[in-house]
Amino acid sequence: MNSTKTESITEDGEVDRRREGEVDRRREDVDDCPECDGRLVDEIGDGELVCEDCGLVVDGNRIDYGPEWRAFDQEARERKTRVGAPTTKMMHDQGLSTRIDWRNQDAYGSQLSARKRRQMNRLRIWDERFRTRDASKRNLKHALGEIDRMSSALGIPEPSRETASVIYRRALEEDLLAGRSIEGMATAALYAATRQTGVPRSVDEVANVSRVERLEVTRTYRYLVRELDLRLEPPDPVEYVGRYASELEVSDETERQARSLLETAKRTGVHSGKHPVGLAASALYASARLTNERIPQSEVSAVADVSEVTIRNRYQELLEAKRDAES
DNA sequence: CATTCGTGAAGACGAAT
DNA sequence: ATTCGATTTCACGAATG
Repeated sequence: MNSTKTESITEDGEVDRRREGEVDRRREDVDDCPECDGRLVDEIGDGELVCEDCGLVVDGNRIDYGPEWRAFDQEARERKTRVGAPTTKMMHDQGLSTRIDWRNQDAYGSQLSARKRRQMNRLRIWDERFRTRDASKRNLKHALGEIDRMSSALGIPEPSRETASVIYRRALEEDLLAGRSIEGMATAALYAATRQTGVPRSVDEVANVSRVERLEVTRTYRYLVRELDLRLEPPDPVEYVGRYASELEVSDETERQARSLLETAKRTGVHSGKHPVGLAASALYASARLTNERIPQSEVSAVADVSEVTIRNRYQELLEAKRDAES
């Protein structure tokens, strides 16, 4: 256990330095019972601590609520030490189901026998397990429903939806949901999936059909990428061309020309750092102009949802890159 | 008249401290 | 948490056709 802690500390400085503090604090908690100063033991090895003297149950997941509970879980996963049903308490406030009280007293307030106390402890464990399982199920159902709804609204193909749900499930498994909205995570997962499957939608498009703000989508998305180690290339502008081309009803020749424009731009590197959607839109505009198929900037701008100014700036660059390539 | 072009100020964003 | 640099957007007026 301890050796792996040091390993992950050296790996990722900032995150794990804070975690070090967490672990230390936890150890203090372990030492003695807050009520009677008796010794706390982990009776059944699931992290739930019980005082030997008074029977007080100390929430074994307490450290999971700290800012770095994630690191804890990740490490646990790497070590494969986590077995059995998940005992995390996502949505711990949710639902009206019966909860088993933590006090070892009966309804009249008298103390329970040692035997009863053990029984109650076991019940608490199962109570917790069922509750979290139900919560996860509801959570997942809700999220998948959202993913489907948004996908339909955006005409996102089936494979991308599948990918989105896979990403969401992973997020759920790794407890990335705590403190975040289901809708936000579902939206972020969908956005990531469209990129991963090569049929990207812009953040704005996705946010438009989502129930959460754009800011939350991007924030959650970044978080998702970091925690799940998603390797996502910046979207290729070419991947937007087809969709916008058909929306603008340009000729095949214009669309082809637009793609070629983007290819030469990529070769010279003028594309990097620029908004891919803007590039795609500008390529279409420039291309239409080359084939004498005049489309107003205003129209391209409306379809792709980028400003006319950006189209102006980009399309000049694209033509320039083409000229350079030809000489 | 519609469309295009250029510009400075302002906002948004990611990266780095 | 703030700061910084690059990019995009907004608002406007001028030029072009």
